[in-house]
Amino acid sequence: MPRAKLEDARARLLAAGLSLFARRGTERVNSNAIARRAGLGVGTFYSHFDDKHALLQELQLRTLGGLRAARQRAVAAAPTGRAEDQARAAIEAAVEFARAHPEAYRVTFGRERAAPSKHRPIVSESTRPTAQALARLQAEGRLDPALDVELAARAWAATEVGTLLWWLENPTRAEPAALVDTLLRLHPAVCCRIG
Amino acid sequence: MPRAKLEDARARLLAAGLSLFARRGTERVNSNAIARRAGLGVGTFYSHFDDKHALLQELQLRTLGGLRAARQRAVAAAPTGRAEDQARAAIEAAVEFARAHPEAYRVTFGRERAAPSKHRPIVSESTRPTAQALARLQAEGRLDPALDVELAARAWAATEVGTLLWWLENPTRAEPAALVDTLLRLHPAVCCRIG
Amino acid sequence: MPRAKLEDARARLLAAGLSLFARRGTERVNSNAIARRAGLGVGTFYSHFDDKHALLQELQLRTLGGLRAARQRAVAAAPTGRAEDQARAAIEAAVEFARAHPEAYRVTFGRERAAPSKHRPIVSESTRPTAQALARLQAEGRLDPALDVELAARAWAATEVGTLLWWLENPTRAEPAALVDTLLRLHPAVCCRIG
Amino acid sequence: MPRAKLEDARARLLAAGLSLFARRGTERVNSNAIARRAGLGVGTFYSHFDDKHALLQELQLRTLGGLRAARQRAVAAAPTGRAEDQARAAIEAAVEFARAHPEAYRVTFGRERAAPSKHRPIVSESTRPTAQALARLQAEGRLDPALDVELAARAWAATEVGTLLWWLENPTRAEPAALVDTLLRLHPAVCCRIG
DNA sequence: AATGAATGAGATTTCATTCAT
DNA sequence: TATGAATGAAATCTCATTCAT
Repeated sequence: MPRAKLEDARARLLAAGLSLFARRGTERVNSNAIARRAGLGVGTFYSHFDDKHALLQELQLRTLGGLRAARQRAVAAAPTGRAEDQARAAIEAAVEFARAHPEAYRVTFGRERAAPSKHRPIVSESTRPTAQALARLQAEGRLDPALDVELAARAWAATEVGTLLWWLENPTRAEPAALVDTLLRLHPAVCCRIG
Repeated sequence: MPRAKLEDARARLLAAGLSLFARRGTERVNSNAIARRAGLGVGTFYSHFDDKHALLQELQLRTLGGLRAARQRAVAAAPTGRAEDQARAAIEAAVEFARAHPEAYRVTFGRERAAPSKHRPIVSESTRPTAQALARLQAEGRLDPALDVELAARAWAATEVGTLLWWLENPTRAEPAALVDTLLRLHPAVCCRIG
Repeated sequence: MPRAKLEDARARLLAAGLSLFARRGTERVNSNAIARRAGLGVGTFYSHFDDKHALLQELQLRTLGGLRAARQRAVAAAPTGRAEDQARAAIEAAVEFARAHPEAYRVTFGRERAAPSKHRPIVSESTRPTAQALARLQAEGRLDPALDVELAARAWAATEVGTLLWWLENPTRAEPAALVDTLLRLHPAVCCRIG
Repeated sequence: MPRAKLEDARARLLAAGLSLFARRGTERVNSNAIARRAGLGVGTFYSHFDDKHALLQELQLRTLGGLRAARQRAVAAAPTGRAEDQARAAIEAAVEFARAHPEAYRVTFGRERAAPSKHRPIVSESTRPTAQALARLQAEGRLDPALDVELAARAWAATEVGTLLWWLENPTRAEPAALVDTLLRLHPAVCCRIG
């Protein structure tokens, strides 16, 4: 059996899972339904994934990876190294990513997540880069020194994700550009800067 | 059966549910386990709640109500009517509430939520009051007029909840007072004010 | 629900399991079939037994217990304390037990046993009593001192069980009395005695 | 494909099956696992054996054949034609065979056997030769005439097999020579002889 | 109202077997 | 022949819900 066919089955399962998870919610989907929608047999599901949560996890890890990469590309291409420009670039990348992959974004970050199966922890974005950037600003005396940067980074992650999830449910509520503007104002690197 | 006993059964079920939901996550708990832990028969569960999600929803509604009441009391008792003082009071109330009722807070706002059963939507805190307060500030020319206040209110809700959930997982990460300070700096009414 | 009903369900499941295990062999029976034959729902099976092997194990433990009790009664009622009389009594009890409960005997000792499920070891009769009796005879100088009594006891257990299983497959091969006579001649306490 | 390669595949499958059956028990092994461990494709398994039970059966038939041959050689080489010497030779051969091929012995005679699949009966050693030898002794007036020789032969088979299986699990329990001595004392031709 | 044994639909998971390459 | 991805029937097991007491 050619490699292409094999990869195809896996990809079909991932796509079917994404679509069903996004549509029905993570708990109202079963492995049989995923396989059927992928046009494959039940057993095929289990030769590619240990269980439903493994597929979900892969979906989430891929999404996280894609978002991180998009963000890094955007930040690297930012017009200047100024914190505000970098923050704007990162936010624009996230907004664009959510717009382009709404199902993946919802399935990965949505409020209704998979119960953490005993052996498969919830997947989360790292807040490390944001914390480090904030710490740098603080060291340069450009950010409120009273701010707990790790906490602020964590808070920012919640801000961005929570806002984008809401936006995806009400996409007409705001234009992407306005969304970016408002979010930027709330970014710790912007709203807590000094001088 | 005296009224006291009746209420007692309901209260026991709620307490048992809270404890189990918090411990095992919302999806790994079943109605039989809740009844058993409450020291009651399975059937009794169903004479008090339609199903597991009804109990969970009641738990969440109570928590939401308690938090809202605590916040309103705190805001009413704020030293001044200044936006910053009010925001601080609201944040202090939330931190204190989360500290005092960690299980209820996690079960109500936690990332791992019940799948929205067909007939029982996810319960959420209203962002209306925050939006109105921000709008008032804007009208008074004290807040960045470019801010989309509804969006900012929604973002703030995510910020506060996300940060408190993270804190509850390891309360030694920050002192409540420091938590309040940092959160306050990120509150739209504070970080986006003018002048 | 009265206790009688509950015990009844358990007893029905055990009887159904015994009958099916004996008829089809331990591995060609599933929990659904046992429940159905017991006239009960699938779920009922699992509220009484962890799994199919737990039922089988209980069947085997009961059989072992019944056989041991019968043997002890018979030995206690033996006409004299002479080794030969005791051995005869024990053999008679075993033959009678196998004749009276052929299904249970086959299911408990049969060659086609349940694979030892990871957590449920194969159940075996203890060879301790036989070994002790042989040791006593040896100490009294009435048994070949070169005999390894533990080994001989183990060998005897295999002899008795193997012979009875073969007999049960076609009981016309021998009269119970002849069976007892022949087995007795092969019992270590009889065939290895001195003087 | 050269003949050597072909035979090689079959031999690899048999070796893999033996190892897995011995390790995990007959029911916890599947054809795919055997093929994988043999370093061959699943399909290859089915071009050599009808199914898992066919492989197991071949393993058992080979073992039975090997044991019978070893026994016949040993008996033929016995120092004298005396029943005791012949019995000793046969026992020595069996002990040596079990010691040399513990996995094959366990898989062939072990208590945990494959369920007899509908079309593949359990394989067993023939008790014919022993029965005939005992009958001869009886005819010569050298063996207890009350002994049912067929039954005794069957009993002896169980004795030998049961003891050796136990010994394989506790090989330090007895030296081969002591094992032979004890078993010999329990052999019907020895323990039931007259004069 | 309270009880808890019983239920069975449905989810999960395994594995012998097939078949296109 | 050899391969191994794919298959789906069948087994295992869970749990929300009912109902006789």
